[in-house]
Amino acid sequence: MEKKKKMNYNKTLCLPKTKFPMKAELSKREPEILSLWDKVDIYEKIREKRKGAKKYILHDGPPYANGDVHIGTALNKILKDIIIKFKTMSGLDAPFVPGWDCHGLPIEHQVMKLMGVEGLKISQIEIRERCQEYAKRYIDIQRKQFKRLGVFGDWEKPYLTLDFEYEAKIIEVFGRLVEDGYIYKRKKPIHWCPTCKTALAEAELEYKDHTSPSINVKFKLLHPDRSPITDYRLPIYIIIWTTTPWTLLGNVAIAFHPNLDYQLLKIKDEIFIMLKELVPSTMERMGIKDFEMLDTIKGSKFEGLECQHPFLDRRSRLILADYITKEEGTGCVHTAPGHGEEDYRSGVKYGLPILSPVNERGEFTEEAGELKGQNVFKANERIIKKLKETGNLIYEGTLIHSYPHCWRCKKPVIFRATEQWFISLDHKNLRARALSSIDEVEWIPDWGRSRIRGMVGVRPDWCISRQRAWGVPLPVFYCKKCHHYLASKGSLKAVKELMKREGSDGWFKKEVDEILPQGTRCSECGGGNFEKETDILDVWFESGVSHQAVLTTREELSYPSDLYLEGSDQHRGWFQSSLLTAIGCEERPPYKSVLTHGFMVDGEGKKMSKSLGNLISSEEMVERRGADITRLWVASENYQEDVAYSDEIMERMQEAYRRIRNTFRYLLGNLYDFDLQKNEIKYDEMLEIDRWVLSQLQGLLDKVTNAYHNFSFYQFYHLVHNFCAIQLSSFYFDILKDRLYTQGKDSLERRSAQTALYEILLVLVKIMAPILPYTTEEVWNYLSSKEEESVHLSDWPKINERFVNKKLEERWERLISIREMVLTSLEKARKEKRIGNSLEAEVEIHSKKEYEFLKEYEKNLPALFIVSGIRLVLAEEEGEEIVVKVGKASGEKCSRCWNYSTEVGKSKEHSTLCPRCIRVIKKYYQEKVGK
RNA sequence: GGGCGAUUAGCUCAGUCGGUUAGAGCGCACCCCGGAUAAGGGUGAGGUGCCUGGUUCGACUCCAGGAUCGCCCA
Repeated sequence: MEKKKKMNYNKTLCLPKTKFPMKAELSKREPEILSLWDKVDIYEKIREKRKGAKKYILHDGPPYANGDVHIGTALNKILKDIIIKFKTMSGLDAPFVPGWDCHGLPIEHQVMKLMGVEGLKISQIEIRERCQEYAKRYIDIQRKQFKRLGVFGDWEKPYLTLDFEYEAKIIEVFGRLVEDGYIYKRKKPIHWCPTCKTALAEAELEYKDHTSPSINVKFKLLHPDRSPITDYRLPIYIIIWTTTPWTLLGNVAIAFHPNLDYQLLKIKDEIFIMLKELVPSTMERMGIKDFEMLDTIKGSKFEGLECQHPFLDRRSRLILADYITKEEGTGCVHTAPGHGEEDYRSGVKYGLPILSPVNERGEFTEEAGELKGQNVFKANERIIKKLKETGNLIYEGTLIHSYPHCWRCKKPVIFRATEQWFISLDHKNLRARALSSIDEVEWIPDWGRSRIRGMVGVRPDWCISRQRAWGVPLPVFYCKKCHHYLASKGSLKAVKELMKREGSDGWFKKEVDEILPQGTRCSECGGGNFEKETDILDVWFESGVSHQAVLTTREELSYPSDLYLEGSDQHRGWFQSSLLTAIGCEERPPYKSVLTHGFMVDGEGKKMSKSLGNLISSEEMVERRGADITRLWVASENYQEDVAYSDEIMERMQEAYRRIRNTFRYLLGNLYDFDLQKNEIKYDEMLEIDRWVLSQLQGLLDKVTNAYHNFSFYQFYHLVHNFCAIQLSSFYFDILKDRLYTQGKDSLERRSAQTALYEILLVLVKIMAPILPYTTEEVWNYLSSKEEESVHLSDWPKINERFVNKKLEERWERLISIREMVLTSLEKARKEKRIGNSLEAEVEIHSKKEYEFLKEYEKNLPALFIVSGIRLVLAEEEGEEIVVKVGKASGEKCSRCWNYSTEVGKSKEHSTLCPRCIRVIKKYYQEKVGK
């Protein structure tokens, strides 16, 4: 056997070359890129570049300055950032001013908890100082975490609800609402701890078992002749049940369910009324066996009647309420609007007096007459005794039930009505105006509109006062003489100025005289001495006025905003508080569009929460997978529904990310020697498949741009991922390898491919920039010539109409489907061990229908199928069918391009090469291979 | 209990006006692979369309009821 001279032709191949690493190592690389952005102040540069362009205002809803950024908060900020980056690249000036919600109970509660008993001793000012420290610490933590996620914004100058200017705006808006008559004061029951002498929020309550009296009381029906029950000449009694006898002092009504049936019972010489379904249990409890069932009456018939209070000279009205249940009691519900939430709502609805003859120590006041000074819990006994004396007690027992206790002293709490401040929803038709303005807003998804409309339609007046320390004061004074309140233009202006100078601390530090202008007088009695309101404002009011405090004050922003983007819980929260205050002071909504996202759930669709232990922090996520993978996950999920997070999902994301990253690596690796200026091939001279891919690219660009416009990022994800996997990796890139590697550095074939690859790279890196800011920036830094120093400063690509060629795409669709048949046949041959690598094969294609079509591409087909040879055979019989026959390629394998050819070995000079490779070598590489 | 949503393959998503055999990518299994190499390519197996009724010649699609999950409220 003749020994062939082995030559190494590797130097004559153009194999890919790039330093762009295959391995992402995001947790290491991302911080480097981040500090680069910091160094060049990328956010400022973007602002500078878009100066003067049309604005796009996405107003950030402030997260609460408490705790680490968890995955749900990250989701929200990432979505905002994707939109901002897209709008920016699209040519708009889209500033992003992040904000924080800094006041409020959770921080105060947390601070008090950390202080333990010490917290009981220190002053309000000291508590506030600690709260401020706490909030600021978490702002710094969260800011760092948000930045780490790749979110661009004015992080140096965010808006904080505790900024002096912001606080002054809160007072200003409050003042405008006062002036327009929206603000009023009314008694409302709240949870109150008589031991700590303080109001408690829901979060400060601990529910545990408590033993209460359980009594049934009868109320005599007055004027039975006016009632629907006229047939009986016996006294008629409404039977109620309660576990808080002391609240009977506040009783002003008894509530019936309008749609349920009430039973009339004859017991001895009296008629009792109670809910039909509850007769058996009540009779059993009272031990009454001897009773006669009479008629039943619909609850709605009782409305408007009256009965006699069992021991006071007072009438109690019969009213309707739909919260009555068939589960316990008698279905006739004792109603004391000063002592219960539902009772209060009924009280407001029916205009009932809100009685609460109880002081801050939980003792009855003068209003309670002979019970004055008695602790309410202890007074239960006296009241029961009284009921017995008047003959109105028909059952007495005890009940162990879950009852709210104070989180600090662990003692049972009471409901006590105190003066609270409200914004009237019906003054000047505020509710109606808000409702109609909802229709002017674009709600995405669409059902957001009906959701918020339903809520605004039925919500009660907005209670804006809170009995806390950590917040902005309710800027009102009281005349010491006549107790009338003072909230005049002058006084409000003075408070506003104080806020500007010293912030809300000023209110708590200064004396009244130091705040109010000299000579301020009470409008009622002319008195000149005042005291400060001790309540603070609801934090929802604070964040709700951000459109005034931020949008109208920051130079780079404007009112109204283009978009609010928050979780769907904000239909009740921020969307609503912002809308109401905006209608109050601007007469129009603060947003043109509202986009909502769902909530985080785990792989099983269960909600994520601390208690379930499936909560994950942004930091952990970034540490483990990287910000870009986190962002890709955000983009891949249809966030308008619940957003699922699980290890499997994240594994999939990592796979997808790798595919995208390798696409970039292939592109960069094959463009290392490509200079657009010198090497670009004119479109008309490019190979057909290269023109095909450019046409495909335009289609992708079109669809992706649309997906961004519709905020449908998961469509982007599928489009881009599929494009990388199908059009590129498994088809175009695979076929291209032979041409790129073997056709010669400067050949038309190679430069044509590179021209297409360059175009693909540029489009891909840009359209992925909003989603993968770090990776695209990394890629950008590998570009030989850059239009801008950062991809985030570049412009969104435009569709190049010249590249769009539908005819061509149709033809290639045919070729691709024939290719699929060929690949299937190759696989069959591989299974039969006839071939391994597809270059070891040559194929015969028998067809009648496609024969002519294929004939046009005959020369390209081996490359297209990645086989060494092709034979087209005109099939005899008619039919759609294409038959593919696979055979072993004849000839020998070319040592340079690995294609088989019968010509290999015929050249003396290059005995292991095929004719094509010899031609290439002679043309481009004579010097390299020598002789 | 009420309001607003959701439910298609292991995962993420398509599916036109109601019309044949419900699709894609990923994952998985198997195969190929000396040159995108901690890569790349191919083939294949995966579906009770949440359930039950109804309308219809025909329902993943329309209607009613229910289940489960989420947000908000009680």
